[in-house]
Amino acid sequence: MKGSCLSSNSSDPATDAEVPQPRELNQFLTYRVVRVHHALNAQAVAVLDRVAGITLPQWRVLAMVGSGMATTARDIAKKSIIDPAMISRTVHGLEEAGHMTTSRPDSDRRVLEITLTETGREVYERILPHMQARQQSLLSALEPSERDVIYKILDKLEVAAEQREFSE
Amino acid sequence: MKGSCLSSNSSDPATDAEVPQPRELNQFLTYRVVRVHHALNAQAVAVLDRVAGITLPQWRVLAMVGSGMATTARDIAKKSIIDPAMISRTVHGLEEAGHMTTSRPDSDRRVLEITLTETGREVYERILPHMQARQQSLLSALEPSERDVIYKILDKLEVAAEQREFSE
DNA sequence: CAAGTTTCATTGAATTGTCAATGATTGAGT
DNA sequence: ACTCAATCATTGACAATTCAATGAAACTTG
Repeated sequence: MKGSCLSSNSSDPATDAEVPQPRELNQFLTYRVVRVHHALNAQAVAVLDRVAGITLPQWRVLAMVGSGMATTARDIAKKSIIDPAMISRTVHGLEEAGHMTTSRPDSDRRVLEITLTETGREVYERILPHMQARQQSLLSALEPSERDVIYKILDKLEVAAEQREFSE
Repeated sequence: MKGSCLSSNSSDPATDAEVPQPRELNQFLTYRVVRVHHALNAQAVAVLDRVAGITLPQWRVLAMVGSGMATTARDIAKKSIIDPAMISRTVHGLEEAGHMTTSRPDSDRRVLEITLTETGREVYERILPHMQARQQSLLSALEPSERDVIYKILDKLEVAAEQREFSE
């Protein structure tokens, strides 16, 4: 139903010989990325809601701390692309939910150190296997050769997206 | 600078032998897609602002109409993933900006028919080559073999993202 | 130490994205 | 024609995202 309708409707086969421009939305790489991002987000939201009644931003923050990849708000901001404003609000939400506690370490009173509570870790560890299974599910939808190349492609696209001007 | 820092910090090297799980954020496919989406969005916003002082949602709607892919609000909703609410508000914004006019056709008074004004088409045709050049720029960052496979991969990921449960 | 700069978290504000509810219109079936 | 369901756009409400401004703390340099 969501399937792939690859219809090559070349309306004027003469004029676009020089630069083959997409005449269909599906051919726009950026639009395709938007759609995949859209679908992946919806999937994550559905899983998180079903498994733990947690939001996606909350999971992102919880995962950073639960996995040990970050122990402070500063860390989360540096190692992910979550906006500091979102981090601040989400951490407070998770704190009110009883999933984490915060403190200002004496070594540097500016930084917000984050510690998971018992239930916070419990929630993290309940969600984690689902997300790992999801990752497996997504990867297993690809051919082995595709799995090898997808990360490289995403890397290159991310670098190319830094470009702001395009000489013809 | 944006590069890939591969630090293998395996805290407990014994317990995760069974399922090789990513211990680094970069290894999460979904996070990578989020980052690429993030970068592409920023790029589009920058180009649109510089070239035409238009917002991304506005360009999305304008492009649907300007390219002839849609002539009504209903069309835009059906052929893209833009929410009807966003379409409605964006169309009104573009109307106030003098880029399009709307009407209710007698054949069906529910649908909102959209027509570009002179300046609306002008703006569309001024932006279009930049976006086409951008698409070329992004694609040319990939190897030919990668160009061949990226659409297939995105297709499969989008389909796989419909899955809501994962049997272990 | 004192002044200026940087870092960090927070807050406010504006935009974007999403969902539910509404109202108007159309279509289908009786 | 009448009723009921479906379609379409709009609106309101809310979450998520982004950016600018603020203030506190730490750092730097004279």
